[in-house]
Amino acid sequence: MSFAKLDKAFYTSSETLWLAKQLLGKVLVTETNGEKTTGKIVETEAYIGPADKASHAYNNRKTDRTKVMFEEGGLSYIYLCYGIHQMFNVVTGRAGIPHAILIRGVEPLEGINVMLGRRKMKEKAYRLTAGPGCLAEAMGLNREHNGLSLTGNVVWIEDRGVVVPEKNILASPRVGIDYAEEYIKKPWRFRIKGSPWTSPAK
DNA sequence: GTGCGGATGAACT
DNA sequence: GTTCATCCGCACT
Repeated sequence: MSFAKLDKAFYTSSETLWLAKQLLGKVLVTETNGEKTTGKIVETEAYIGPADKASHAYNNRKTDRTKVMFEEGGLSYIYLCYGIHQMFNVVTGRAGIPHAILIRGVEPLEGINVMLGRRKMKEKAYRLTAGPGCLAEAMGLNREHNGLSLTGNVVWIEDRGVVVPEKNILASPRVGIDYAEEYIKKPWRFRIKGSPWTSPAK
């Protein structure tokens, strides 16, 4: 049996907050170097358009790095942070409007041994994929995967029929964006309530 | 060309 | 709780 790969129509929705919640419970799949890994998305953060001061594309700032955010939804946006960590984002919305959703936490499903190897860990632990830098490394993603189509065969997201009811979604302020002034408090971080695979609270 | 700092994580005290 | 690793992107000159 095969699962439904999310298609272009899903990603091009302009309802970024709705999309960020829809992604909870969906399954992120990567197939890099012939090794397949999958993980259920348990935590996301929305970065909404040119008005969002927390976004790299605030005030329509368009550079070599951020230009992929201005593309039509359905692409990956992966960048290096602090010189060390890769961040995996999903570009959403229509062309010309820089919306993106950062995937902050997944629950490992398949290919756990591969993930352990990439993270140089011996045993399964929550820190395997809890946090944006961790999960990108575990899933084998790096800057070379920036701008890839999420409807291709390297990285994509599947709907395996998991529905997360609204009451099990926890909305809270985003993390690590203390420079974003009035946008610091926007509750645009979404988690599945009770999941131990979400990133550590700060 | 140069300098500064970051959508973090891990290892400390 | 604090510190630091580590390098690219960005805003200047």
